[in-house]
Amino acid sequence: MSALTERKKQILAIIIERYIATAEPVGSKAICAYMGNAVSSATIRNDMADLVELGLLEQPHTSAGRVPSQAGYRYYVDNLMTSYELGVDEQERIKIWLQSFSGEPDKLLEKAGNILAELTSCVAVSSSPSDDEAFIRRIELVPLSDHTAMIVLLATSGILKSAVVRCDAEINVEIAEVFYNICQTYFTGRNVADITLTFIQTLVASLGDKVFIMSPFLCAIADLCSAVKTTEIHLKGQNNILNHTELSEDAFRLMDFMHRGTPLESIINSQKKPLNVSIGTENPYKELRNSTTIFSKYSVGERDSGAIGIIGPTRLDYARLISTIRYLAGVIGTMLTETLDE
Amino acid sequence: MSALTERKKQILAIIIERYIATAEPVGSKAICAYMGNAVSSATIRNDMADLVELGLLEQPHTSAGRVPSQAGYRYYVDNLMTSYELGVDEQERIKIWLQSFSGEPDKLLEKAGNILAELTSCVAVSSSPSDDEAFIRRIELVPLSDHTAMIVLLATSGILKSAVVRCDAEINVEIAEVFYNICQTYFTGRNVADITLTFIQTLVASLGDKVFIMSPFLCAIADLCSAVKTTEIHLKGQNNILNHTELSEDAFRLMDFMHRGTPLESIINSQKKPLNVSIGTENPYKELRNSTTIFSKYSVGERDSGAIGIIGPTRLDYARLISTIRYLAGVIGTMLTETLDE
DNA sequence: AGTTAGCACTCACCACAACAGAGTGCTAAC
DNA sequence: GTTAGCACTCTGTTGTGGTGAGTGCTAACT
Repeated sequence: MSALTERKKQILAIIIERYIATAEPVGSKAICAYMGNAVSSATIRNDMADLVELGLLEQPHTSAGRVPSQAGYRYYVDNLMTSYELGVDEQERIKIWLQSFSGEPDKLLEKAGNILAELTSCVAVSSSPSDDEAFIRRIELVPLSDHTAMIVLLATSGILKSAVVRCDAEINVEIAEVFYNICQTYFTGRNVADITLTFIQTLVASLGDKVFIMSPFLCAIADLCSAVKTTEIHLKGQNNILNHTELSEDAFRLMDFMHRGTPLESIINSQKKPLNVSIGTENPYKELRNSTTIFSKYSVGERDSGAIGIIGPTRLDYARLISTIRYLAGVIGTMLTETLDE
Repeated sequence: MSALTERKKQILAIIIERYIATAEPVGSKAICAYMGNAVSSATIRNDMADLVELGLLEQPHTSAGRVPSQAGYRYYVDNLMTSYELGVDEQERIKIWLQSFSGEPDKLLEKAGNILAELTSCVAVSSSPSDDEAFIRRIELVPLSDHTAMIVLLATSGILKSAVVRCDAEINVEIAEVFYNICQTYFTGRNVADITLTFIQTLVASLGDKVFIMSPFLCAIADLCSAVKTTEIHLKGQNNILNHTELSEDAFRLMDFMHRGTPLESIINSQKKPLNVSIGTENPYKELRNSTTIFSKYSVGERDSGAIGIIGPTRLDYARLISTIRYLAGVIGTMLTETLDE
C-alpha cells in the first residue's frame, strides 16, 4: 500500500489539504503551483490518474479537478497527516471553560459537548460516564416538604443521580430512619445492576405492610440505579449541520438520525481504540455514509467510561479535530478521576 | 374590516385550509369545486381579486393560484378559524406522557417540550418556571464524600436547584451545623434576588476567618439563587425545522437564531396575553419574518411563571396547534400548582 | 347589482441547443 | 521519467420555444 512514490503522497496531501480548505475540486495546475512548479502539470496529471486508479481520488466529472475519495482521506489520516499540536492558549481556553465543573459528571460532559461544538463547527456528541459495574456508594434522603423528598444516589463511578419523590404519608424522622435502614441493609455497596424494579417488588413484599409506604422511594432508587448504568447522550451544536454544504442534502436524514438516540449510543459504546476515526461508509450506519465521525474514549480511573466526539462531513480538518478531541477527552478523564479519588 | 361578504370569508377560509393541507397555491376552479359549484369560478376570481386588493391573499405570479398572506392568516386566526377541541384520547395521551413527572419543574417542562415537538412537528420551546420574587424556602446540605457535598435549594416557587461543591476542609457535622446556622440566619425566607455574589462577599467578610471555609458553599448558594430566577429554556425537535420546506432557505439562520438563546428568552418573557400567535413580521425578530410563533403562558398558583410554544412556518394548522398548546399549558399549570400546595 | 361564459394573456416550468471555460487524457518529443 | 501541445469531455450558463395552469377582462345574462 505504501508503494506510493513520495511525489504521489505529496500530491495526495496537497489535494486533500486544498480541498479541505476550499471545498473545490483541485486541478493539476493549482497543485503544480503549490509544489513550486517543481514538475509540470502534465506529470501531476499522470500521477493523479494513478491515484484515481488506486481509488484514493475521485473526479466529479471528466473536466473537473480531483477530489479525495473516502479511501483517500483514510490514507491521509493513516499516513500523511502531520499531527497537530493544540496550542497552549487553546488548551488553556478549554480548561477555563471546563473549570466551572464542580463535581457532577453529567454537567461536565454536557459542557464539554458545547465546547467541542463551538471549537469544531460540527455536531458534538458526548456521553456521560456510565458504568454498569458501579456500586452504590451512598443514598441520601433530602426532605423538601411534608410529602416530598429528594433522593440522591452516588455511585462508586462518581455518578450522581437524583429524583424527587412524592409520598402520601408525612415524611418525618421516623420514616427517614426506616429509609436509611433499608438502604443500609439492601442497597449500599450493591451493584447498581442488581437493583431492578422486580428486585424492589420482592423486597417490598418481604418487608411487609409496615414499610409498604416506602415503595415509591424504593422504586425511585431502582430508577436511579438504572439511570446510573444508562448511557446519557448529549448532542450539541446541531445547528452546525447546516454549516457544511456537502451535508445539506442529507441534513434531514442526519438530523433525524441523531435525534433517534439509540444509534448514537451504539456508536459511542462500540468505540474500540482510544480514538476512532470512521470515514464515510466505514461508519456502521447508512445515514452516515457521507459523514465522518471522530470519537475519543475517556477514562475515569482505569475504566473506559464514555466517549466524546463529533459528527461532520468527510471534508474535515482531521489533524486539528483529532488533536482537539483527544485533548478534551484527556482533560475530562483527569477531571473525573480526580473527583473519584476524593 | 369585517366588511367581507360571507362568500369572501368562505373563499378565504377554503384557500387557507387547502393551502395549509397541500402547500400548493389554490386556484379558482379548485375553490369552486370545494364550494360545491355554488357559484362559478369567474365569480370566485372576482372575489379573490378583491381579497388580494385587501392584502389577505397573494399570488406568487400572475398565472398561479392564490396563497394566504400573513394578514390573511391573521384574519383567519382572528375571525374565521373554527376552534378545535382536542380529542379526549389526545388529552389522555398527553397526561400519560407527563405522568412520570415527580416534582421537578425543570424536568416537567423539558418533557412537555418533547411532547409538543412530537405532536406538532415544529420546534418546541418551553421555559422552566422562573420567578424573581421567589423566596428561599429551604436549603439542604447533602454530604457526598469527605470533601464534597451537594447543596439543594428549594424556592417558594417550587423550583428546585442543586449543585455539587468541593471543599478543602473535611465536611463534618460541625461544618454542617455552621452551614445550617448561616442558612437559617441569612438565607431562608429571603428573596432570591437579594442573594447576589456581592452580598455573599460582604457576608463572608463580616463572618470572619472562622467561616471563611464556608465561602464555596455560599457562592454556590448565590449561583443557585440566580439560577432560580433565570429563565431556563428548552428547545426540542429542532430536526423538525427541515420538515417544513418553506423554511428550508431560512433554516440556517433560524437554527442559529434559536441557538442564540437570549432572543428566545425575550420572546418568552414578552408574552402579553395568555396565548399569543405571532405571524411572520408580527414577530419582533427579523429572523422570524417567515415564521409563526405560538406561545401560551402557564401559571403556577396565581403567578404567570413561564411559557410553552412552538416556532414553525406561517403555514400551520393553527386551530389544532393553538388548542394543543393551550391544553398543554393548562396541564403544566395545574401540575405545578399541585406540587406547590404541598 | 351581481353573476357568468368566453377568451386572450401572462408567467413558471421544461426541454433542448449553443457556447464558454476548466481540466483532462493522450501523443510525440525531450 | 518528464514535458509541451492539443483535441476532447463535461459542466454551467444562457437563450429559445412550447405547454399548461390560472388569471383578468369584457360582454352578455338574471
